[in-house]
Formats: sequence, C-alpha cells, structure tokens
Amino acid sequence: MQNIEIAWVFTELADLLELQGEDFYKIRAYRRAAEVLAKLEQPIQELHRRRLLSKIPGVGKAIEEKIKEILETGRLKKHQQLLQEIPRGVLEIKQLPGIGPNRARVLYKELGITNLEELAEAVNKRQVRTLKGFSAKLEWDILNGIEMLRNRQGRTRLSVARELAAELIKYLKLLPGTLEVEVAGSTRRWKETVEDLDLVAAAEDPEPLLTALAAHPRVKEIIERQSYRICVATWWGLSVDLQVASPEEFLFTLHRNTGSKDHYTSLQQIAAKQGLKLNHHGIKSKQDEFLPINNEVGIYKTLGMEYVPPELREGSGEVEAALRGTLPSLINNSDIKGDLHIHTTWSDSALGIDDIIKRCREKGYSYAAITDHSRSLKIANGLDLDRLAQQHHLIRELNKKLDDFTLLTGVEMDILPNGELDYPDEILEQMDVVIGSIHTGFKQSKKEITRRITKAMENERVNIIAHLTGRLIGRREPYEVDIEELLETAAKTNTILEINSSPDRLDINEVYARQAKDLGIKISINTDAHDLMRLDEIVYGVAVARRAGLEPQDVINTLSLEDLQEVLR
DNA sequence: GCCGTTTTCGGCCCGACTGTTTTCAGTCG
Repeated sequence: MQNIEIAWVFTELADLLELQGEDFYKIRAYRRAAEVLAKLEQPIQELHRRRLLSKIPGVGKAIEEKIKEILETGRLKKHQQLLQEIPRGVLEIKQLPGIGPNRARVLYKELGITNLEELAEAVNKRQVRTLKGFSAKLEWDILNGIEMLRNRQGRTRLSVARELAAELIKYLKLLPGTLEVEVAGSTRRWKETVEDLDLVAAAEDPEPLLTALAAHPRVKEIIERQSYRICVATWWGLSVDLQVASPEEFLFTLHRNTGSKDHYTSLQQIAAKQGLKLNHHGIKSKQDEFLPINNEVGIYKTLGMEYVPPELREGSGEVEAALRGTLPSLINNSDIKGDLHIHTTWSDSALGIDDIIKRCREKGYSYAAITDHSRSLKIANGLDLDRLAQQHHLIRELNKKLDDFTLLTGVEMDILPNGELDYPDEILEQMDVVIGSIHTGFKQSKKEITRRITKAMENERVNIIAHLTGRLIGRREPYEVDIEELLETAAKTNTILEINSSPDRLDINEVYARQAKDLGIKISINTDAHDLMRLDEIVYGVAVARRAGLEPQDVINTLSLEDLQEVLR
C-alpha cells in the first residue's frame, strides 16, 4: 500500500467525522497526519518495520495503531464503519460552496440525500429551502455549485496527470523491449486541466508494454485493448491511453498524438499544398517516399516553418506565425532567477527560511523573496508590525552571511474589504517586494472588488498583485472582478501581475497573461509556496507563460538581482 | 488526537460575512 493511499484513508476519515460533528481538533489531527504521511519520502511500510512510526510528527499512539491496522489488514475498521453510516456521496455534497459538514448532514438526515443528483432534484422540488438553515438563495447557490462540479467532471488538474505520467513512464521504461516512452496530448501541451493521459511508446513488440500497463497497481480496469494500444481507467479517476509505435514511426505518432487536432490538421493542409503527405507514419514526398526526419524540429522545417513548441499547438494562430517566422522565443524554466512569493513558518507555511535558501540555491536561483501574510489574516497567523520588523531584521542579518544568494524582504499584504491596505505606506516603503492580494470579502460586487484592487494598484509602493482572479480550479469560481479594467490600470500604474504557479490556481491564466503582455504589463511567475515541494511547482507557472507566448523579457524574475531591484524601486 | 510539559491535562487558529431565526449557527479564508 502506498503512502498516499494510507493518507487518503485518514483524509476521508476526517471528512466523515466532520459530518458527524466530531471535535474540530481531533479532525484537524487526522488531517495533519494525512498531510505528513502523504509527503513522507520513505514508504510507511518501511518505517513500520523499523519501528519508527511514532517518530513521524503528527502521529501519536492512536494514529500509529490505525496505521498498523491499515498495513496489516488493508483497511481501517473505524473508516469502514463510518462509511456504513454515511454514504460517500455526502462527502461530495460537502464540497459545494456554501455547504459545509453541518448542512450536508442535515440534507442527508432530513431528506435522505446521498448524492448530487438527488440534491438537484430536491432543489427543483423546492424541498431544500424548507429545511432549517437553508433558504431560496442557498438553493440557487447549490445549483450553481452542482453545475461547477459537473463541468469539472472528467477533467483532471494538470499536475495530477503529469505526476501519473512520470510514474508510468518510469515504470514502462524498465521493460527490456521499451525504446522510448513520452507523454503526448494535452498533458504535453500543459493545458491546465486534461481529460485523459496520452502516452506514446516505441517498441518492436507492443504486447509486453500493453500487458505491463494493464498490470500496474494504479490501474483499475481495462477500457479498451487493441494490438498496438490500450486504454485503461486508473484509481486516480484519470484514464490512460498508451499507444505503442514502431521505432520508425514513434516520432510521427508522438507528434500527431500531441495535437491539438486543429494544429495537426493545419499542418496536414500545409503539407498537402506542398505536395507532401503528413501522418503518423511520417512525411511522404511527391515521389511517395518517406523523407528522412529524426526529430520534431525536422517536421516543421520540412514544412517550411519555425518549430512550434507543444504549449503553442492550439490552432490559435501559431501555425501562421510559424510560417511567417514570427513565433515568440518562449521563456524557459532555466530563465527563472528567483521566486518572489514564498511563505514561512512565521505565518502559515511549513517552510523555514533556511529550507528556502537551500532549496532555491539548488534550483539555481540567485534570489528569493520572503512574503508572509499580513496582520489582518489572523487565520494564517499574519505578521503584526512588530513581528514583521523582527523578520525583516533577521533577513537582513542573514543576507550579510550569504555571498551568492540574496533574500528579499517582503509581504503578501491583504487588500482589506474596505479597500485599505493592511500596512501603512511608511512600512511598505522599507521592504523590497510588496505583493497585494485579496483573501476576504470574496462575495462583494464586481464594482467593489475592482475598486479595491484598483486602489492597491494605484499605490506606488505595491509592486505585484497576486492571484488576481482568486479562482481555485474546479473548486471555486473567480471572484467578480472587471479584468479588462484592471489590466488597463495595471498598465497605467506599472503594476506587475503574478502568474501564480500553484496547479490549483494558475492565476492569472494564459488568456489574461497574453492580454497583459499586449498591454506591456510585466509578469512575475511565483509559487506562493507553503512547503518544500511546492517550490518546484514553478514549472506550471512557466507553462502558463509559455502558452501565453511570453518571452523572458516579459517576466521580471528572469532579471538579474540588480535589474530586478531597479524595477521594484 | 497530538503535543509539551510546570508529566498527564490544557491548548490547539481567528474573525468576517451571510441570511435571516433580527441573534446566531454555519461557512469561509
């Protein structure tokens, strides 16, 4: 049993206990333990064998016993019992905005509602508004929430697909007959969510690869199997399509399966105009002979165009640009010189400043900004003026000891519901990076939220606005905000906009990032990291930038420290 | 349920918003 699966049992246990109205701190203890277990480097089984379970932070006697039970029996009795009492569908209902554990419980107990379909039906019959604690307004919110969840259904966040891809590729490469395995489809194009995971492999004999994938522990069932491809459902809810090509056809199969369909069709038309024929076998000349091509660059070159990176292959003008030779020189991961939005244990993160320095150096960065939450965000242990001064003093002292790396002082400062900023100007003046963002008053009107952010942009001490729309992919819609107006204001006030790299956010998205570039707005690609692994999520932010056609000069954290400081000033 | 300790029990993350029951439970960040 994998760590993540054991962690999942505790997460679900916490959810179920919450529905039963169990003590908040007990629930939190289970959630914390689940988080720690999910992130452990070593297999839990191994720690168990070495009698080290009790050494895991967040694991006490009770949870240790439960871990043992799971390892020994493959299940947890308490968890199974709760599932008998509360159907899993009720957990899904709890995910709806405005519905927490208490309302989900009432819906189940009073109306016997166990899934979203039944809930939608009850709303349509106007039964829900009659319950204590519910209203017609809430019924309306419920329908919207169900709609959001349905739209999300069948779509998986990119990070999940990429993690699964990495795992499966590593596994398939262990087989002796495997020559190549690559990810294709929208996952290779770095779309923010994907429908399924496409893999392409090269081998003389497909059979062993198809059989191996079908036997992988992540695989739940075979959906379809042919002589050269297999489609399977996984326990992660994402289906995987593996196609095995001959070594000669691998490149062309990978290229075709990367898509998008629109992009590929355009290429076929361009080939046809030149008397060539492009398909997954290769490119054939007028004389009906395969042309010698050994990489993707060669494919585009043969068609008389610039190479189009996968992120741009969406059939939205990139083919024409490539023919004209006017594609942007996209930013690369290696262009990033630092991360400007990182949280520490001073507020709500698990990261110590030393961890940050170490990891950022390993990543080859030359600087990083420490930007904890500001005083109003009590739940995140936001820094009051005293602690802020202490932290910044500490950072300046640390900097004296660092020769090839620089920590920048900063803050992620709340833009308060009344439009005021959380710290006075004279405090903001003293730090290197000021990020403004919204964490409260999400339900204000479009006009109000837009005015709040505008006010922050107009303050010349605010450098960056973080996660401008506030969306959480598949979980929370963006707040009502006039993006067009804010982009204009950002351009006018020289405010930098963040591409938040968290796979949950990707905010601003590629559409707005492209508009920002057109308006001359500079971008900062940040992780907003709260733990070590999340510092590595910068690649998702870079992917958004690439899909938006951004070049290194559009992004401020590609600058050297000196140039960056100049811009921030 | 975990943790730390003054070692076995008390503290652990707070406050605003919402809709309405016009006082507060429920939800959220």
